[in-house]
Amino acid sequence: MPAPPAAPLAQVVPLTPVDGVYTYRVPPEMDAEAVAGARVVVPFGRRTLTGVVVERFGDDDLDPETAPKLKPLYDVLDARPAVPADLLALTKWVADYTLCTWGEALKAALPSGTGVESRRVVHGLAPPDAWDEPRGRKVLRALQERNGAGLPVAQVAGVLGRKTVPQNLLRRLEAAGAVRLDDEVQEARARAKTARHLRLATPPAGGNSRTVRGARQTALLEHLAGVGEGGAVQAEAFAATGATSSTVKSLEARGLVEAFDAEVERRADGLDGPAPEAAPPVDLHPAQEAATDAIAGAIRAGRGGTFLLHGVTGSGKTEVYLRALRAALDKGKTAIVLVPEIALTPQTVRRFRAPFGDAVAVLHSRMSPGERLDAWTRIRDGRYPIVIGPRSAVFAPLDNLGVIVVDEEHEASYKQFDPAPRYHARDVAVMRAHRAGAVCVLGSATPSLESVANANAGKYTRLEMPDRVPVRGPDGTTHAPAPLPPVRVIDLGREKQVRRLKGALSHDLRLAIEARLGRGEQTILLQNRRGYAPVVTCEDCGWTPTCTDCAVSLTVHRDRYGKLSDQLRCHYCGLTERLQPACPECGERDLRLLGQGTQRVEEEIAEVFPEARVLRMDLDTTSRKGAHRKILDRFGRGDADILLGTQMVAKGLDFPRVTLVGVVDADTGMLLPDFRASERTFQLLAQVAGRAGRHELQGEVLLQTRNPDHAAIRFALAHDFHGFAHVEMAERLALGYPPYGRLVGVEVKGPEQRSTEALAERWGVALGQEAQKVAGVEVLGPAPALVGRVKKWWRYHLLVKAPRTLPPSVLAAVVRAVRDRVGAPGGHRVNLDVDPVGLY
DNA sequence: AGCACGCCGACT
DNA sequence: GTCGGCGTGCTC
Repeated sequence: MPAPPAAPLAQVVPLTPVDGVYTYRVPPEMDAEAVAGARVVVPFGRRTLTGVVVERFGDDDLDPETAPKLKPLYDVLDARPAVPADLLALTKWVADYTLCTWGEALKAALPSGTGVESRRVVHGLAPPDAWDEPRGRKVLRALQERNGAGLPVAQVAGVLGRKTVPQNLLRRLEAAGAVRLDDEVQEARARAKTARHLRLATPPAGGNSRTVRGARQTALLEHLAGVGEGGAVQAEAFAATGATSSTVKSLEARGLVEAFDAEVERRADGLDGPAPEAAPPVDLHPAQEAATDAIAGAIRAGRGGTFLLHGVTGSGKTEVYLRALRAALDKGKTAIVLVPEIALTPQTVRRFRAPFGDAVAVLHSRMSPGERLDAWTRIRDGRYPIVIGPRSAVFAPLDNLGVIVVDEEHEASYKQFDPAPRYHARDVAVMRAHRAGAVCVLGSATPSLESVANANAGKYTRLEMPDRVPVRGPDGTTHAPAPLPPVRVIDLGREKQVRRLKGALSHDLRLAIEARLGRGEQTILLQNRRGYAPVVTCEDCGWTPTCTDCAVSLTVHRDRYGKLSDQLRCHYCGLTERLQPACPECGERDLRLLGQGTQRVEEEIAEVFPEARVLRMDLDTTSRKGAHRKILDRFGRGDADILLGTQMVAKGLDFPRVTLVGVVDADTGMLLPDFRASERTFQLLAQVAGRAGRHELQGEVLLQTRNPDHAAIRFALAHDFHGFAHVEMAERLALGYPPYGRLVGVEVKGPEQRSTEALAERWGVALGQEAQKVAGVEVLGPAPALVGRVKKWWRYHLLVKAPRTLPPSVLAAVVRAVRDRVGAPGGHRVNLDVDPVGLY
């Protein structure tokens, strides 16, 4: 009999949007495993679900109120805690900061699809005609059609075409024995995978390897001798040696080889595979040297700190990251590298795997749940000291963290919106590093104004790399880089008057492209709008097609069959319909297509330069798995002259023969009613401009705009980040926007306009009342969202604004008070977004 | 977020 | 009277 546990109780946080920590009894046999950080299966109300143990304690200080309600843990899912202690604390911080539950934050830190959940399910036991009431027959018929598979209770409402579950009817059916109600437990979808392995028998029983006959048997034995006790996956051993199952059978019979099942790691193809060969070390440029010294010095000294690494495109930030990782590894510490999802390309991964090889684990969204689980488990077990991935990788279960790198820290994709937690991975990275005594490196050519402000305030150490560094060509020789490319503005307004511009490409841009075609150089064209034309309108009556479910006009998409098969698509809900050749209102056949999408620019290029080979890269051409990579590979091989696409062509690409970058319409997004519109435009222009002339060939950038005097354009022209930041900061200060103010966005949604608007009003009033209690807090709105209706749901926005000096917890308390008081009654939804990044 | 309960008006 | 909608409260 084992001694009863000293701490027989466990505090558990269920992985749901339910607030609070719940106490369970720990059965003695689970005592050793149900430690803080372990995932456990618990009964919760009528359901069974997965939670995380956050604390163990004894029953001496149990309050008598909860004591009688205690239930036991059903199961422990982890032999080793899934959530290390520092991540327990970090997720709690994330929950408090972003106004979600601890359970939601923990869920973000765990691989998806590995928990257990239950739901109420009805099983039919009697045929429909055994019941004489129509509604009961209908339910029984539906159950019969499912062949005993069972129907979730929540779906019974739908079967009868009503909104609520007919509890009464179900109870009567159950009492009569016509149905059975069950709590059906859904096991984890993703599990560890095992495969048959082979190894040499120890000690070799019976036979003796000298008696072995045949090349295959000998080859297999040699192979297995080389892999040691861990054995080899049978299928791989067969492939390597030509052995077959009969080879194994005869060796097994003689006791020379034994087979066993063991876990294998599923690996994502493309981004993974064997490590590339390490490139010889490069000499650091003085600015890189200084940055490396500062960062690596802090890592070696173990003193932590956040660094803002501001380096122009091509200044060699990645090399600095690699040195930082090296410093961490040399100290026996681990590291995380965050990259924007779109930049997580094979090219990027190769860069990190070259020097560190098999020490690098990659996490990314295109991995299957199984692959992700395998990578995650091995990271937790200490197999990989370096993790590279998108925002969720900030929660990678690494111990002993030395450094977190956030590449392109200004990228909006670091902010998660749905589902909660609405966290910013950069901010979580800074906090996680800080708590771990680790170093955080925020790198960008165009840092966010938030980070600039933190550097100005002395919270971050600023490191500047203002020059491009020498590059190594494919042949191994290094050469001086071209300077940052000159940027030229083409005023489309003037162009229209003077040269009667018809399409999307101005005379000068055409000339520039033509010159590249003539010299065999490459061009990148940015048109940040997909489809053919954003709007259609009837020449005669002004009719414009709009989405039935969303408050937006439909975009025209044209496929390779041309105009006759034109489609209308909603970019918010995906609705697709045929564009009819005549106006449905007045019958006019002259429909005008307004504006330019990537498809239309592609068509124009084909007309003007029929010989040019064009690759289009946008959401529509990259939705298939691997398509993104294929396009970039082709362009990189020189199999195309022009890469045309949306913002995805602006990020982190490095092609030596690109000497021209053209921005077809720099104004896209610039005039949106969002205080960050100008910052985003400047960042996009600076990033895309950085794609030109990165190697020895001098590059050139052409920006087409109707607003040549706009600050984003003017400073992008001069590659002047500091100038832009200065002007934009003044603007933010005047308006009290970040980084000089704190914001919480409130999004009120509902299926019906009046009630949604009314609820938004109630939130406005309640927020106003709460805001009065705290100096400096202001409420803006409610106002209809920019897109006032999406997928049939109406949307209203409010914005709570507070001075930077107000502690985030105080502002959070204001909003939380209103959530408790007003909430989201009657089928509405209210989303709270702390530090919003999107449109408000 | 589920899930169940209990209160209301609208029909047979 | 029941049924269906909806608001409310609870989950160790």
